[in-house]
Amino acid sequence: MAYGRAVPGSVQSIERAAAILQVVAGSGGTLGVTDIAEAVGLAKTTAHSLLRTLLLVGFVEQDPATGRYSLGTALLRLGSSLDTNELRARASNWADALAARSGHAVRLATLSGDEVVVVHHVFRPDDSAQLLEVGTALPPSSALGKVLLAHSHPHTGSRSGPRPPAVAAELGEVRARGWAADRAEANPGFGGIAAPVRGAGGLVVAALGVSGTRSALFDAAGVPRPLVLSMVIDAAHAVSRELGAPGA
Amino acid sequence: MAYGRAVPGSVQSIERAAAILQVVAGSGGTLGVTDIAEAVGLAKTTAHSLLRTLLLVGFVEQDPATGRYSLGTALLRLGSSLDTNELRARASNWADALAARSGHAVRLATLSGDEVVVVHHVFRPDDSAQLLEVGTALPPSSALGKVLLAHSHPHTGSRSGPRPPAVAAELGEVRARGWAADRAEANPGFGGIAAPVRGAGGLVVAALGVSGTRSALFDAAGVPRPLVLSMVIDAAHAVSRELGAPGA
DNA sequence: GGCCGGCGTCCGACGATGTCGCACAGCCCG
DNA sequence: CGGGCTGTGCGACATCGTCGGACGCCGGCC
Repeated sequence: MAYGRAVPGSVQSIERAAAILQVVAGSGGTLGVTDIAEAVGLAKTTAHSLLRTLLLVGFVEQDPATGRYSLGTALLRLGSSLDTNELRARASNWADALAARSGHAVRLATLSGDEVVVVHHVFRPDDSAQLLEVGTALPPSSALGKVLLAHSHPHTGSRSGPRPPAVAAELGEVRARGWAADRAEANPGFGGIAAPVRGAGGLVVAALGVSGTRSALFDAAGVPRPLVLSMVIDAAHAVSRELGAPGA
Repeated sequence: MAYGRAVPGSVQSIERAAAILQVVAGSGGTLGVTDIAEAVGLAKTTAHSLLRTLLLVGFVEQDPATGRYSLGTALLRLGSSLDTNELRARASNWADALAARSGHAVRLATLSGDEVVVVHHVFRPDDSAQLLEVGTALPPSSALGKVLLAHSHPHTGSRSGPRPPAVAAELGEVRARGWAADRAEANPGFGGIAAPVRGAGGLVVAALGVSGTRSALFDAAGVPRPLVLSMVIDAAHAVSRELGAPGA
């Protein structure tokens, strides 16, 4: 079927250009004009005209030796512009919902070098005075810190080489069970529970967690309250799905 | 300046759509139709018409509550599907050099779900008949497989849950020392040495390694020959630098 | 509560553009 | 050397994309 205007009122050449990009992406490598034209059902000269413009704007590249086309770096830059703001945009609804449902403050953090940095903060839904923590660095012993370090290079957070065995063991457990806890041992007053957020490639790109008093988050034995834990894991999975994480 | 046809013979609406995407990406969040129209110098209804099609093909998304636009997941998926091509392009020179210097075949692999898939293969630089392995899956016990599994979710490669303790321990060692070896125990004949390749976010996105006979890669005690090992690690680090990995 | 400004969206006229047939040069292979 | 296939350029013309005008909605202000 020729790639005509699939939807009335839509801009045909943008639909066609998008179809071409999907085909080139799906090829996993490079494709020639003739293959692309056949794949999207267009005349070869039509496909060539569209490719010429996609080449101009950097959405495709062309191997001068073979004449074949592949996806271009401008598209890569757009696709990977999922920077902190994008992460925040996708996470904010789920963070809001998590705060509302759990009654706790919610924070989203990423690694910046060796630092665990808060990139989004939803206040505890009550009238208490709170401090916005966006931009601040958290200690590695925080729940968010443990999640991010658990899914990072083993030397991250330890300038002198591998982590101490006890730390490495705990981070291994964090990886195994898919969440981390901070029972407010090192920082009396507030603890936290956090879970990993994965990106399109399946790798951990952030951590999402709640913070609250020890008694609100853990029972007397220090075990996370199951309802709060499942809310955190569910919210982190939901954000991962929005980021296109496989199997999330 | 109105966004007319910047280049004669180019498809104007594709140029305009690309400009809109750049503007939305550069905003770091969301933008309204009016802002986008002003930024690209078009009439509001023109910008709206283009955005409607970009919305249709998934290149932008619209917040139904506010009407504001952000980059869409179809575009983000295109960007991430480029990763393998980008990876191969950046790795191929170093892979060629590693093959030449080491005298061994070189392979680059990534994880695809639970599978270890070869995405680039440089033949051993001699006259022997060899088989191109791009696209094939390697066993988890291969050096490349160990590297990738070492830096993946602890359940990856094990459908029934966490990995057996011996496997988990070995993968922990792989993480700690930054390379993996396959001493041809499970697959007599050829062994391998591999190291992780990190992306811009610092996370492991691929593994680069050599394969050869056990005696060519290891001494009698099964210790990797230091020259070959350092060549592999250096080449993986060089590829990581090209991918913008921090500290590589 | 009413008014106003700005927003996103719809409609349709029409001028400009995108489409594509035709042709050509170059390359590869038998 | 010739045939087949490729990517690319040119130009006619039918179709499409552009955009002015209008409208409904919403939030802010008085």
